[in-house]
Amino acid sequence: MEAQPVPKLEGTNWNPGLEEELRKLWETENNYRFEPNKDKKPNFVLDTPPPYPSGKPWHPGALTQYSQIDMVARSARMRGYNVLYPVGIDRNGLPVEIATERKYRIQLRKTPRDEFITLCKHALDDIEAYMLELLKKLGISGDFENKYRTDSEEYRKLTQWSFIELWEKKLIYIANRPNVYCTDCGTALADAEIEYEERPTYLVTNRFKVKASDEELLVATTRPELLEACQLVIVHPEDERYKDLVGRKVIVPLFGNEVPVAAHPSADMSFGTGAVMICSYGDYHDVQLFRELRLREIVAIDSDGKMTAAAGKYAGMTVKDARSQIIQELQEAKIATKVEQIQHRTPLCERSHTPIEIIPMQEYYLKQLEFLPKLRKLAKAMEFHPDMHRQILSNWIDSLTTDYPISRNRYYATEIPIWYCSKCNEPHVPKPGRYYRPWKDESPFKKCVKCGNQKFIGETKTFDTWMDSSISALFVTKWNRDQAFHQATYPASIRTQGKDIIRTWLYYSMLKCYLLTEKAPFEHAWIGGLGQDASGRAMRKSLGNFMDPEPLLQKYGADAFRFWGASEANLGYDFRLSEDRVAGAGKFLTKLWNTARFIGNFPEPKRPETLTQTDEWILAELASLIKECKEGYEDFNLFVPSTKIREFLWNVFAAHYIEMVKGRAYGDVGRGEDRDAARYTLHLIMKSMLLLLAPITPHITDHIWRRLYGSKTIHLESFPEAGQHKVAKAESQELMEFNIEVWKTKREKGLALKDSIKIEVPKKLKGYSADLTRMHHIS
RNA sequence: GGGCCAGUGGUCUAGCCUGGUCAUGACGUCGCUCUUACACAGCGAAAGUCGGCGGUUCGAAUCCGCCCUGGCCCA
Repeated sequence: MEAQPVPKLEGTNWNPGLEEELRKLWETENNYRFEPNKDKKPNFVLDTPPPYPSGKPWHPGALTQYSQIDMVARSARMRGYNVLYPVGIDRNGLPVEIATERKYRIQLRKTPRDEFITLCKHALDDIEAYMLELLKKLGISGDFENKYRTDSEEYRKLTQWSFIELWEKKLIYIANRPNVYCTDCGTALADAEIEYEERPTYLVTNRFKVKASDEELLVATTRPELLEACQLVIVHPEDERYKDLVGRKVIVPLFGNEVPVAAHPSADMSFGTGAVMICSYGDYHDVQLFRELRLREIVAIDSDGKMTAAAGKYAGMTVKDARSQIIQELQEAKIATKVEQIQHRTPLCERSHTPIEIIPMQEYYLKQLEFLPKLRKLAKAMEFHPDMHRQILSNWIDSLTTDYPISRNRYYATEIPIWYCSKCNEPHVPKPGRYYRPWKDESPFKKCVKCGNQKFIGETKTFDTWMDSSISALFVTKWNRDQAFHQATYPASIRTQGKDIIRTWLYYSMLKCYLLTEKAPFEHAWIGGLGQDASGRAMRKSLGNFMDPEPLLQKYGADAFRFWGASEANLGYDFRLSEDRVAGAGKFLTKLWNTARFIGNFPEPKRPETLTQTDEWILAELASLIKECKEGYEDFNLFVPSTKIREFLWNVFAAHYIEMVKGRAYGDVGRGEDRDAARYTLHLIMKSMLLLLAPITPHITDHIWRRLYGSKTIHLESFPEAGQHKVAKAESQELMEFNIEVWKTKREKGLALKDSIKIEVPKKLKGYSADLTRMHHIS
C-alpha cells in the first residue's frame, strides 16, 4: 500500500516571517552552549570583533561581516567542533565622547568627569540594545547570554592587569617626546588615528639674511608661524644654487635668531626654493631631523593649540590666527617675496578632522620596536584567509618607527592604574586583580617607597582603546580568571575581522598577547572585505552614502541577506551593497523552497538494492559538490559553498535531474524499485543540500529540515560525507547537452514540451534512455 | 613617492596560481511557454577588442615587461 503524498510545505515561496519563530525556538532549545571539550570534541574558539555602538543606522557592511562570522562559527560546529562564539560590545573610546559632547553641547574638559561618564553610558546603552537586536535578527548563534562589554569592571580590570604585568616586565616607559596631538580632541594620537587630506594652504617664501654679508637666502614654508622654532635650514647636497651657503649662518626673520645652513639629502630641490626650514615641530620630517641631528627643540605650540611664550608677541594666539597675522606682517615688512596658495597633503585627526600638531609631551609608551622581528615571524606563521591580506600586516610591521604611545587624555576609557607620590613624583603601580580609578579612588598606597611621603596623586590619563581591544582573545578565554578554561581555549582558533583594522586591532593584539603569553593570540586570521556603496565607494557615515540594513532584513529576511553576503564577493574582497542583489538572493531561497516542496510530496523510502544510472549520476555530482563545499568551509570561505550550491541546485539538480526522474518519482513509469530509487535519491540530495547550506541560511534550512526530516534542529547535525559515486565529467556534460538539444529542437519545430518527438539517444547515454524517453516523450 | 588589490557583454562576477574546449554564472533586456514543485518559473535569443601596448609561445583572459584607470593603505 502506498502512502498518500502529503505536502508538508505551504505556499509557493519561503516566508521570512517564519524566521522569528525559529529564533525563539533556538533560544529555548539552547543548542549552542559551550563547554570546553564537551563530548570529547575539539574546541574551536572565535575571537570576534566586539562592535562599537557608534550610532544608527549600523553600517550594513559591518552587519554583513557579522553574518559571515556566524557562518564560520556554524560551519565549525557542523565540522564537528565544540565552538566558543563570544558576543561582546566595544564601549571604550573617543566616538561616544564626541557624540556626547555634541548631543548635550558640552565640553569634556569643562564637565565633571563622573557626570560626563554617565552621559556616555546612556548613549552607549541605547545603541547597544539596537545592535544586539539586529544581531539577533540576523540569526547570529553567538553566546548572547554571556555577552561582555569592554567598559565593564571585569574587562577593565583585565586591561589594567595586562598593563601591570607589562609594567613589571619593564616594557612600559614614560618619555617626553614629540607626539602627534590633536588640539581639538585634546589628546595624543597613535599613528593609526591619523588620516590625510588635500587641503589648501599658503606657501610663503621669505628672505633670510645671510650673516655677515649682503646675501639673502629665500626659504619657502607652509608653517611661517613656526619661524621662532626654526633651528636649521637645509638644502640638497647637489643643489648648485646654495653650495657656497652650506656651513654659514642665516638670520631668522622677525625673530632674529641665527641658524646654520646644512646640506641634507632629504631637501627636495624642486619644492619651493629648494631651501627648507626645520622647526620643532612642523611635520614628521622635522621630527626626524631633530632626532638625527640632535637639535634643541623649542616648543612653539601648547596642548590647546595656542602659541607659547616662545612665539613672543604671538603667544596665546591660535595656530591659525598666528599664521595669518604673521603672514601679514611678513608681507608688510617686505620679508615675504611670494605668498601662493597650494594644495597640501595635510595630516588630520581621524575623529575631529583637525590638522594634527606635533608637540613634545610626557606619555606612556609600550615597547614594540625591539620585538618587531619576532612579530614578523608570528605574522608569517599565522594562517591568513585569504593569504593575500597577510601583506597588509607585514607592511605595517615594516613601517613602524616608534614605540606605541598608550596614554590618552580622555574620560570614557580604562584608567591607567598609577599613583604618584605627591612629594617626589615616584609612580606607584598597584597589584593586579582589581579595577582602579586613580582619578577618583583613594590611593591603595600608604607610604612612598622612595621618600616615605604619605600622600599620593592619582593618574588622570586613560589608555588608548586598542589597549582594551587587543586583549579580547585573552578575555574570552578567561585569562587570569579561570586557568583550566584558559588552558583549554587559548590561543583562540580564529580571529575574524575586517581588513581595515589589520594595522590596529590585529597588530596590537599580536603585540600585547605575545608580550604577555609569548604566543600569538590565534592560529587563523579571517579577513573580510569592506562593504561599499552601489558605486564602489567606501560607505562612511561622513559621506552620507549609508544604507539602513534594517528595512532590508525586514523585507527580504535574514537568510536572503545572509545568502547575499556569502555569495556576493569572494573571501577578502570588497563587496557592494544594493537592494537588487539582496532581492536576487531571495530568489534562490524561493527555488530551494519549491524544490523542497516538490520532494516533500514523496515519502522517503529505504535505500533500494540498486539505483538507476540517472541516480548514480546525480549522486556523483553531489559527491563533488560536497567535496568543494567542505574545502570552502575549511578555508572559512563562504563564497565557495554558497555559489557552488546555487549552481548545483539551479542548473544541475532542478533543471536536469528532477525533470528526468519526475515520471519515476510519481510512479507513472517503471518498476516500484525504480520509483523508490528516484524518491530515495531526491531526498538524499535534498538533505545534503540543506546540511551544506545550514551555516549560511540557518532559518529556511532548519524549517525545511524539521518539516521533512523529523522535529530536531538541523544545526546539531554534521556535514554529509562525499559518497563513492563516480561518473565521468564528460558523460555528465553530454547528458545535459543532450537535454538542451532536445529542448532546442522542440522549440525550433514549434512543439510543446509534452509533445512527442523522434530523436536518437546517443549511444553513450544508453544507461539513461528510460528516463530520457519519459522526460522528453521520445517516440 | 611606496605598497596591496582590482579593471572580463548594460551592471556584477567565475576562470588567472597549474597557458590550449565555441570565456562561467547571476541581475537586467527581448521573444516564446501555465510543462502534474516553482510565472519570485521554464526554454530560447541578443549582447564581450577579457583596461591599453609590447614580449614569451605552435597557442595567452591566464606567464613576463611597461603604461593607463579606480579603490584601500602607508610615507
